[in-house]
Amino acid sequence: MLAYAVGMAERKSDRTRAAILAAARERFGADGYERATIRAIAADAAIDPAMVMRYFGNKEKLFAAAAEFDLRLPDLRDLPPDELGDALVRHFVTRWEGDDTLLALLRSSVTNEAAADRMRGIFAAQLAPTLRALAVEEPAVRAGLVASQTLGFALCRYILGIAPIATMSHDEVVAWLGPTITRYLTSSAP
Amino acid sequence: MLAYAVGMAERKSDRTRAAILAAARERFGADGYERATIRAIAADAAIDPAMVMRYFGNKEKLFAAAAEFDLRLPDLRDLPPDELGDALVRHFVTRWEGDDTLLALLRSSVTNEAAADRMRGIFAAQLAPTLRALAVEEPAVRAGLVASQTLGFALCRYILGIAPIATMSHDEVVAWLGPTITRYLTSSAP
DNA sequence: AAGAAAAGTCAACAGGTGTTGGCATATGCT
DNA sequence: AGCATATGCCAACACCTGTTGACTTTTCTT
Repeated sequence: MLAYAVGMAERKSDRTRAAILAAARERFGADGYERATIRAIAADAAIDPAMVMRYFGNKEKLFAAAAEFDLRLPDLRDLPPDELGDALVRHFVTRWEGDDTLLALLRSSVTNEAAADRMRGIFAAQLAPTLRALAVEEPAVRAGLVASQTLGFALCRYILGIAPIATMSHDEVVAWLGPTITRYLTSSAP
Repeated sequence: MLAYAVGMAERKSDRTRAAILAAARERFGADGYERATIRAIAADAAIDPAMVMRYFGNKEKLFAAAAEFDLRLPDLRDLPPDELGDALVRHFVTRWEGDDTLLALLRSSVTNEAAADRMRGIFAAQLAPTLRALAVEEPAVRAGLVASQTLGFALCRYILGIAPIATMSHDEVVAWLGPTITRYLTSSAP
């Protein structure tokens, strides 16, 4: 196999690797870590279960690979402070609905310690630093508060399907949760 | 077996029945529905796994029996509206920490539909009517919003263990979440 | 005290799980 | 073309799960 000027040529294994990862995210997202079986993931990807092991070693490592996630937080520095919450909430909802990874992470983190670690990492290593850059006081506390409202909303909307929450429009979600997040970011500590 | 004037005599089976239920709540709370095995629950209760089946039929029915839960919402009608959130949050936190059932329910509802049903039922059949009695508009929407912040907080504090959230005092929790809940109950629809 | 009913024990079943090693096929290089 | 390597499939393993039926021991009634 050669490396061309523009990068590696696409091997066939890259495609199945990607197919496995996509199927894994879907299954972990729909069933959670323990109920998502390697056999089911392999079937979705139309390959043999043994291939999953060859490519990722074991189930833990497969999950670790499938649950890599970047919040892709936008630059919020030139926003008026009282619009921070709205912007963050809108970003979260879109991010949540465009990618299976967060759902896989949420469903798995409740019963799997490695998944919980990942989830903690996202808020500690991605959200908290962003808040620090905004000169928010006690960024870790605020990040935790944002996590509590954000994850709770996702739980009610995407997993539990609590009726009025699950059917809200994006605008309604922003109107309800935005001010909460803004307060968590801008209010002085109690 | 006789029925006495003051009620049924306590059979031995009542004690083991209670022991099984307590062990079940603990295991479901610590491990979630699928990872909590009947064998482990039986071992905790110091009995034979077959007893669990004799007493409760199957795992589903055991969970149904173990996950019965009453929020025990206090009477909030003579509280000034701007103190509603504080009172509710304080009640939730205490209720959460004094009973394994809610944790079992939360951990299980993410991957088990019956548990999710129970969770929905708690907010639809216990919280929403209470809000209706307080003359809150759109009680179902407000109940859903309260659920989102309340469950999200529990997720972060008791399951994920997100650092600053997990170590907050009750007073801090009330100070941060109280105003949010109050707004969800008293603010007019957006 | 004798017998019925309740409570508890034991071993096994059928099915599903992650994981492994051996074997076949296809791909790409020289 | 021939060969090494990458890719894939199959069958099996050891283990764990919920669940069952037959058997023994305890408890209570008569």
